Amino acid sequence: MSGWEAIRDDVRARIAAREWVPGGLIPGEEALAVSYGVARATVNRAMRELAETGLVERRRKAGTRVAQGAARRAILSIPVIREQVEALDKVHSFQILTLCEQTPPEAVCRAMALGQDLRLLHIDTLHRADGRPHALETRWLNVAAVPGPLPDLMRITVNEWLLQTVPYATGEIVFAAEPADADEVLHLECAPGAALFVTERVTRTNAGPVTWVRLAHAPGWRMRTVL
Amino acid sequence: MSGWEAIRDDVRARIAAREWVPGGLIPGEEALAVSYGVARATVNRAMRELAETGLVERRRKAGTRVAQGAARRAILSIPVIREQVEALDKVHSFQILTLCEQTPPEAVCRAMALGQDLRLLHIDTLHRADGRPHALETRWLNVAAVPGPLPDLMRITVNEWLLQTVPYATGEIVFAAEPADADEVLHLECAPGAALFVTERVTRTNAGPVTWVRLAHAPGWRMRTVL
DNA sequence: CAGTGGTCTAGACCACTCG
DNA sequence: GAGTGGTCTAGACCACTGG
Repeated sequence: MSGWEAIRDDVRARIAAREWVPGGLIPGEEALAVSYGVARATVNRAMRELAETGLVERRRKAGTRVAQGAARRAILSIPVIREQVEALDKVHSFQILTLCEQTPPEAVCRAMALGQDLRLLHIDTLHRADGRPHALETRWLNVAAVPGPLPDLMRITVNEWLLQTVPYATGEIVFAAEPADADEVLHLECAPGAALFVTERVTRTNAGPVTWVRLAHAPGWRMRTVL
Repeated sequence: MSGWEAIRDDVRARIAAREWVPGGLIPGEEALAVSYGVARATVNRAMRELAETGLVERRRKAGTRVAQGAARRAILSIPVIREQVEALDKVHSFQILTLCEQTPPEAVCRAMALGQDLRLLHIDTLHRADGRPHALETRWLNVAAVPGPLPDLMRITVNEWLLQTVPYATGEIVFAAEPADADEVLHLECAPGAALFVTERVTRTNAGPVTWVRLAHAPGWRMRTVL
């Protein structure tokens, strides 16, 4: 390997070898460019990469320093459930439990930043892996913020349809552990109060809040990521 | 705003406006550079950013396409517990429960990819927020992979010391929901079997595996991130 | 094999911010 | 004010890969 990746790796190695210590100053781009025999832009590309992962901190005039025990950043990939299941070499299937227009509970209204008296599409879906319960999805969909008609919900999950239809969206995700309630006991076939891994996600576009979705995973589910 | 960020935002907006649809082809860098009146490198900078967040997919010769329902990526910031607590406007304190050299359980050996008969430093710590239990930390530390002597463990948490001492490390994190066991009931002051948000992290350097740490958060803890 | 993105260069100007 | 990183340019060559 050569080029900016080689420089990035070399700087990483020299930090790991404590040639430059946390809080310490790393030579400027110009100096590094000379010592590596490349253009400054190439050094800049390498250092920017390291700054994005949080290993170094850069400030104009102040230079580049090795980060001091700051927060490490990890990239979290949030797959569609079908892919999540298929990654385990299992067959994904799903079953719609609820499909109606309703006024959502107050907590959902607040999370979506919507008025109290709005009616949203309420969709509950049970996802299965090889026929066994995998996750229970509770979704509130703001149809007004979505262009075009709804798809055939028997053939495609709302989530995948949204990803194809609303390409750019922002939002938040919350991860938590919650005890199984009666509904979850029934559909996920677990004990009452069992510890469930839960994710809650709000998605927005500039046309307004699109959807609020809660996923309760069957006991034992683990979310894994690399640093 | 102008420059590559303006181009990035404009492309985003045109995707959101469905001028380019998921799966569809976006004009090449050369064409965009002409139409925006900038150098190709500037367009490249903008498009690379969009590719990193997963909004578009780029392949040589094939060009750039709007991503089709691919996995969304989120950046997960993993703060030190002290900062996590202080972000809630609470005072962090901690208390070491266990500190001894032991042979770790088999599961830990496997996760760290270590032989079975090694002795590691075992440290259990209870973290408090405003005096109330916040998280129970179970840690196995491979002293051989860490340079220099251990710090005064009454003054600084192992985690913060490691971040300052071992600047560059790779590893994995697992997030899960688990029922509280007897120890956790005792120290976190929760009900038996309560749903706890648990993270398990393995950290490695080129000197070998450094540490395995499990954090069991008190009931109600939620991890939040933006998309 | 030809078209696209990936990278590099040498130079320039700018923006920020520390001292 | 001056030094550092941030960005941009115009041009070039390369690497990958689809047709």
